[in-house]
Amino acid sequence: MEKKQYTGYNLREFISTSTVFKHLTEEELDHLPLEQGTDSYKKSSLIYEEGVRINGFFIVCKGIIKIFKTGFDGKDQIIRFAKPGDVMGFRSTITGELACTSTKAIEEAEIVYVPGEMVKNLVKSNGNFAMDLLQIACMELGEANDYITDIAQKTVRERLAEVIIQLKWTFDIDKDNFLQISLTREELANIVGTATESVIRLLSEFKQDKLIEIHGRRIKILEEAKLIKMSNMHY
Amino acid sequence: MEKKQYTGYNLREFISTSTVFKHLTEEELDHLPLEQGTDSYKKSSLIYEEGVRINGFFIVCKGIIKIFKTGFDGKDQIIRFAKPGDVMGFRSTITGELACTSTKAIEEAEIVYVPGEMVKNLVKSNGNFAMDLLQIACMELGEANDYITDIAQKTVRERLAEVIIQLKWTFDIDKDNFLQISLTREELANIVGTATESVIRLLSEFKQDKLIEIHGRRIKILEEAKLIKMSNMHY
DNA sequence: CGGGAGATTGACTGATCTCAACCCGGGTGG
DNA sequence: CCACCCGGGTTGAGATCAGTCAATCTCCCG
Repeated sequence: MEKKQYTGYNLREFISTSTVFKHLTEEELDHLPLEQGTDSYKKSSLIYEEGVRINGFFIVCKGIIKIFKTGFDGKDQIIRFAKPGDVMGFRSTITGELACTSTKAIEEAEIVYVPGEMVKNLVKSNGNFAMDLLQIACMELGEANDYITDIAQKTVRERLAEVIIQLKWTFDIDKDNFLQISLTREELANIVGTATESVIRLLSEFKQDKLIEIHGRRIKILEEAKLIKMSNMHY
Repeated sequence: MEKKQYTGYNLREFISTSTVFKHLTEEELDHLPLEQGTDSYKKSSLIYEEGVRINGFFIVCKGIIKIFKTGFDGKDQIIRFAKPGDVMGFRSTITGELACTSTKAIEEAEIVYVPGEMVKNLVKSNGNFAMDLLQIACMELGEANDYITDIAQKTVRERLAEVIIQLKWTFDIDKDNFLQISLTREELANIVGTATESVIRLLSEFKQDKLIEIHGRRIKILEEAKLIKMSNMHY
């Protein structure tokens, strides 16, 4: 039996400082269904799938989740990752549409579900909460726009370099300078939007050029500046 | 001198039924800066450019605007179009960041500007307005996600077919069954995310196959079902 | 009539994808 | 204990979609 990291006071503490719920009053926090703690998901388990009705927020408390769409030919496109503090499923909750993405834990995860009705009431009654949600949506929108332009205009090499850099910025590196996040070659390909083989070839090319070091799935960035240059990023 | 289509009562009427502002009270409507009417923009004129601070909503009252990002090599990627009733610039207004897209009128346009402070106050004071804004953001987000997957996974042919269909759905057709929206080959390429020459070749291929008819920039859809099939769309 | 923007076509190139073979390590069942 | 299997990872060869370059054409406008 796995001991849950977030229960009772800890969980409330975590939620009340999260980006989404940071502006709730004590009373509003009381109404969130936090008593029974988080739901646990094993590595590789699906949280929800494209096309289902979700009608609620999924707040990630622990772990990393990949959010992806499955294309016509069955190939996945990873849209983004959710990490502790992030919300999933708010698009469908707000619009009332079916989920347009699937979500799968790539590490063991702990998640709290907050019913859509509760969220919608909060939007109407708590202006600061509404504003926070809007900010989150707008951030994602800006990132999505960048993503579109990148995929449409950049080469696979440029995009892979950019993805590696962004993984570092998002998930940071461990004490040995390896990216904290561990992905299969196929998952990398599904972010970049290319074939697995292409990722493999480019990674070993980057290794040849001493830009990165690779040990299995672990990637260490040796030449961040060169990778950034190669990626033709704005920042 | 051009006579403005939207002034005084007409403009107020238009705004009060728009998707964004449909839930404002009479009093809230009174505060919007509608007295001086709309701003006019000639065809091809820039409304605002990527990187500037906009800090306010631009409500399109007339015309069609293309919203695009300019990539590293100077090539534009069209993200979406705004038509009467649509808002532009709300992402930057909400997040406080600089504009991440440029906007240019592809037809003569009439636009109302609403200061960001006013909008932010409305978000906090009017829950229904906040909800409407969230819906708009979430809709765009869903479309952006589809776009990412399409560009990453589909061939140029599939995407062009899809774009033609979506232009029909968004802008409708005139009495002769031609798409209402008129775009240059380059603009089509900038939506699809490909080279102008590729669009030209594929369009004439579609014409060969009797899927469409072309007269200059005007496109008539002859075989909608076949185009949809070719595009591998979900709907 | 000259100029310029957009559209078209052809030829060539090359980045990426696909297909196929093979490797490697871990787990499992006999 | 060992043979086998399976999911990932690698590598090579060949096919091809789509981008680039360059020449030409067609309007439209001043």
